Amino acid sequence: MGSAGSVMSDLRLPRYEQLRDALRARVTSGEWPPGSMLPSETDLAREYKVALGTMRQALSRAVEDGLLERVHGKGTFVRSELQDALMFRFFRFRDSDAEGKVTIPRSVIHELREIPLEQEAADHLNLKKGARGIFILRTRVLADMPALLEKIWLPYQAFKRLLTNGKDHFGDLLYPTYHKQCNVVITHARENIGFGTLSHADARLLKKSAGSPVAVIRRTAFSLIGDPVEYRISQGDALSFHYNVEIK
Amino acid sequence: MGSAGSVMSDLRLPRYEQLRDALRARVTSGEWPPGSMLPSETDLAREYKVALGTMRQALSRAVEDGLLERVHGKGTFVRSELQDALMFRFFRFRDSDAEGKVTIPRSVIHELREIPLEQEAADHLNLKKGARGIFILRTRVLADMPALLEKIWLPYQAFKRLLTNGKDHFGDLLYPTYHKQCNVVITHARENIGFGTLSHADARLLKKSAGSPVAVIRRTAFSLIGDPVEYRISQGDALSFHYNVEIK
DNA sequence: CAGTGGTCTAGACCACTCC
DNA sequence: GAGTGGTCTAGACCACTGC
Repeated sequence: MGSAGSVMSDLRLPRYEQLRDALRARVTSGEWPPGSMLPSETDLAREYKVALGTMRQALSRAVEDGLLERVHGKGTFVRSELQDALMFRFFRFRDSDAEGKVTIPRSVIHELREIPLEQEAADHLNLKKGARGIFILRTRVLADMPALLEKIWLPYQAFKRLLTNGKDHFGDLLYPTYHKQCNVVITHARENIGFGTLSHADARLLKKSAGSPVAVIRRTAFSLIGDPVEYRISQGDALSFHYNVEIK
Repeated sequence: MGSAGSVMSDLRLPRYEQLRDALRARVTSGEWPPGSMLPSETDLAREYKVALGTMRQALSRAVEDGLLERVHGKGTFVRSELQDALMFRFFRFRDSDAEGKVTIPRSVIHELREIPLEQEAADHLNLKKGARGIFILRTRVLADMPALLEKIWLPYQAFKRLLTNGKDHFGDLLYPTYHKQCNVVITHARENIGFGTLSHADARLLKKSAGSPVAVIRRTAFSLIGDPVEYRISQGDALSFHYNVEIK
């Protein structure tokens, strides 16, 4: 088809960078939906009229970006979305990790409404203060105990269907919900970890006392295109929190 | 010289993996000390009798491992050691970050002695409980205020010179000290972040009150060969702590 | 078995750094 | 200009997956 060379990105970039952009464009356009298989590397190389090695380098970069996955002998696939169940990996709660079973915590939504974005959320979403946004307040419940409190801000335009559909159309995981209802796929995120104490209002929702120490995770999540599309502040018991990192 | 193919690693591995091991061996042997420049990739390829592309892939892996650094137009270099001043990046203190100047905190050593390793430290150092170890207790001081409390465990054998030389031979940074006195180069580390409260003894050293909330960083540091050679628990004011991560 | 990605070769030419 | 790493080519052959 005419997809090869249709929209060429910056020609000063190395060929494999341009190819990587082209691949990303075809994923974001919906031509290759998440989970689907791409043509073989030889076919792609032929289509774009480059050597196999060059296409392989482009594919490798796309894998590093988190856009694609390659499986020897099977093929190259578009990565499915980021799991927000991942957040729970950071907390050690009595119930879950017993035998390595991944119990998905239940999600209880307390608020879902349109609001004008305050400064902090607007900054992280690349919008102006006061721009239309959607606010979600939810707790994540494990063994009938609220374990995590999450405040979430979204840009109005891309997510307005969440409001029209309402609370009942939410699953326990938000990212699949974004995908199904709003066609937004989250691929990566940036997190900031800090420490704080619970406000009175927040404490009530977590069934703890005000001033209790909590770990505070501020997350900005990005779509396939690289736009910030979600800002989230999560709070959970500080003593249950742990986080692992490799540094070099 | 006879270094090409001298000690061949597992022949079932791809050639570039074997090459990567060979390069690492030559770095750890001291043939190429930290900061020094390697022969050009063409020379290396010729020496090992492989194609340029194969050697390049080996070099790329070694860069990913954190062993080497490559600079376009200049050459390939052995990475210098990890900076343990890095720990301070996680804490926002009034004094330092004002204009992006990196003030190295002063190190005050309170204890330096041989001890039998307790379970936790022994586990992280791949040694048996009760094995001979060295214990260091120090605070790191910024603008005359103790900001960080660090407990450090080391295996006795590799680090015994620290004991004979004594406290006075320590610099403000430990990793250069390990390098100079014990010929141990730290290249990477694994960290676990959590929160806790100060014990009475620890509180006194940090000039805070017992029970104050602190961020607790447990770090295992590895030598060039990949052996764990240091286990460290650092504690600092929880409210000053912040940490950034990219996730995919 | 056919089809996929993974490894490897032996070249050419470009871009950067430093003298 | 000499020397370095970075990009790209056009092939060959190997290793894994699934029918």
